Amino acid sequence: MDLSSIEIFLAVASDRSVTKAARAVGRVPSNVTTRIQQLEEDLGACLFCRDGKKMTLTREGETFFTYANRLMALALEARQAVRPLAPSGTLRVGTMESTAASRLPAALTQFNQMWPDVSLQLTMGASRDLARDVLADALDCALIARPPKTVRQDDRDFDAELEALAMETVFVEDLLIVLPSGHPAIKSAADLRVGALAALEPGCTYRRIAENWARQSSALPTSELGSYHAILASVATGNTAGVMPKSVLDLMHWPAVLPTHQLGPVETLLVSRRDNRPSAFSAFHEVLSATKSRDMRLATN
Amino acid sequence: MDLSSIEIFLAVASDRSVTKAARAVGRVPSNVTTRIQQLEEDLGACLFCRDGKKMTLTREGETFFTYANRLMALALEARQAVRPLAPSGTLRVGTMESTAASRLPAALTQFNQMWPDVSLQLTMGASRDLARDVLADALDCALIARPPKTVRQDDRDFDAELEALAMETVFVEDLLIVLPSGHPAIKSAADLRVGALAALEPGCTYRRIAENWARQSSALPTSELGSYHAILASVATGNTAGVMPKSVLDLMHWPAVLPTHQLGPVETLLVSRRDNRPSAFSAFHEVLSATKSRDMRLATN
DNA sequence: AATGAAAATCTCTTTTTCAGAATTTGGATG
DNA sequence: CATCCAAATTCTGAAAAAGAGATTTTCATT
Repeated sequence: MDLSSIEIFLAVASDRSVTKAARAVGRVPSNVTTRIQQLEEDLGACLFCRDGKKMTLTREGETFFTYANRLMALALEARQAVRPLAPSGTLRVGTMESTAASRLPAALTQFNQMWPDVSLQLTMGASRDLARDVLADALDCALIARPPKTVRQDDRDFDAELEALAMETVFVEDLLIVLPSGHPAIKSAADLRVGALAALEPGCTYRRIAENWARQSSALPTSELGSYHAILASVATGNTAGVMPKSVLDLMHWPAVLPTHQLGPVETLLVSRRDNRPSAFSAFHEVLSATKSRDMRLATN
Repeated sequence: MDLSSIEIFLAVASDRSVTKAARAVGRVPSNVTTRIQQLEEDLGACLFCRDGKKMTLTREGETFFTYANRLMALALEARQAVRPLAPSGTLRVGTMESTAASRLPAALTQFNQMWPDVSLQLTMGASRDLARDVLADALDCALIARPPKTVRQDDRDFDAELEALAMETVFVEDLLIVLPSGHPAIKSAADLRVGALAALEPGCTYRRIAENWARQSSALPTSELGSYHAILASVATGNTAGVMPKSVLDLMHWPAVLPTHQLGPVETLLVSRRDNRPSAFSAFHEVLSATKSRDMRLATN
């Protein structure tokens, strides 16, 4: 039983899918399958019901799930407890809207409990701008979307800036096109029956990915909105298709279930300058990593 | 940070020596060194002070030590919690005197807390007899000393019986010759200034090892006693040399410190029949393994 | 029945772990 | 102060494990 198996187990348990879990933990599905089998072998118990293609927890799996969460929480706490110089002062964190909405609440709560003496300064912005701010030392670190090759080719400056930064994947998002309710399923942008794409600022990586995808087969204008709530409201009018990660859509429990189209997985990176990282940064980094695939409600060891 | 590193860390921390820890966890010292270095690297903190050849915990090491214990305890608890069929009924355990005295108290306490419904039936005896009882299904399992080659050659039946059993190393003992206080240090049995060796029954592996060692250079009679307390008392008379593992000597806080001679490490095996193992057996096995290198006083996660 | 997606299996490559030898270090002893 | 001894570390090659990718199987959906 090793902690990385437990992380994998938690991912499978919460996604109920080895494919998704594999993406979440940055591994290949065959590997996830194997690790789960090893874990079951080691514990001498069957953790998942494989009925059909769903992976649901067995009774024993449920039991182990709570222990797995406690183990991860305890490991994180141990890690933080041995930090030789206790973090303090201010940590300036930049983040995308989407991450702030979906992922940060749990992580920030945890971080505040552990390091009440660190004051976190949160700045919202587009990936493009956040990266520049980190490089200019206006931020200590930032959570941005990794731009795919197509975007990096369009914007060589951005690419160069990223090269100069230290980065690590902390989350993986499913980027979606959200369609008005009743809109037929689409294969490509050509099938869209809307007048515009609703997205955030121009520097937003998600927006760029969506625009790249859209201009392959249609010439759709982008209507710029200030928040994901605004985007969803705009979609509800029936005339636009929204761009947002699945995790954001999930937490906005919208009355009706909207048809969506997947644009594929996009990694969320934690970027920072290579040198001169404040002690609070590594603490923050660890908390984010631990939050990756874990249910924070169970975090009180 | 993986659980096997933590086990290694605990062994080094409690032995304050990588050589001893390596023996305790059944690995080679270079490996232990490497794993500790990896752990320190991973945590970004120095866990041990290497002043001279002592490995003492740093402040961070002390902190981590308590977390390491809690993590191991929690992992054990998780393991037990997912057992598909809860152990119950009676488990007949055979054990050597020495193991009963030094190692079992902690393990049995833990086991009782976890499985109050299992009634443990403890039988004391010599390794030779215990092995035979397990084979004859008079016991479910037994803790015996692994006889070295020399002993196995003397007793082919014993050897054959062991072959037929499933076995796993659970502890490693330092077998000692305990000399009367004031006795000069010895290199071999020829240096002994006593009239006899004090040991337990003839079937006792420790006794056989000592007798084999003694007859290489002298013709010492063995005086047979009923308990380790009796042996120590006999040593105190000045006329005998006692045979016992270091762990037993350590817990008998004798007023004076007695000179000792090391006969080398001897493994304690948990043996059982290969088939038909009751569900309580694996639970017991797990508890013993977890107890191996851990301080049970900290076991309440 | 055909299709498609997801999990499992298999195979090969890469990485990590481990053992054993060689080296270094520090303490003890003459 | 030199010598010896034991313990830790470093180094190197072999063995084991993890991981990726291709292939197969399985099961929902049409």
